Amino acid sequence: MAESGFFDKVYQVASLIPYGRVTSYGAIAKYLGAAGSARMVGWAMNASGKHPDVPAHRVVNRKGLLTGKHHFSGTNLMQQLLENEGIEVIENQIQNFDSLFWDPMKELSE
DNA sequence: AACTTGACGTACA
DNA sequence: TTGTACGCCAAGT
Repeated sequence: MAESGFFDKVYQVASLIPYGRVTSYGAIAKYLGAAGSARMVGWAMNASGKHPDVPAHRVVNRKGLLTGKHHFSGTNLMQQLLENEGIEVIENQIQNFDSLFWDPMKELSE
């Protein structure tokens, strides 16, 4: 892995999120060894506009809530993208989030 | 140069 | 159990 920095790592992991799966900021931060710095992950995602390969819509907070949907174009684009992958989203809340949760530390650490 | 805000999460009261 | 406070680090103002 070519880890250039914390932000780059976030982009790496985020781009590895499988189709129809989601993860949380804290999970990524924790995987990077920066547990507690979940905000940095969110900030990195904010700059994801420079990284088209980073599906930021698959990254939500630990509640499975689409907190950042407002940052996407329009108002429900993020939800539309998730539903397009077969993820059920109601009121910005991912349904069955526990089953759809993709833990990088658990999946990539194998 | 300093203060405030921010796609979060955990700890404490 | 719910609510409030604080910590992380960077960028914007």
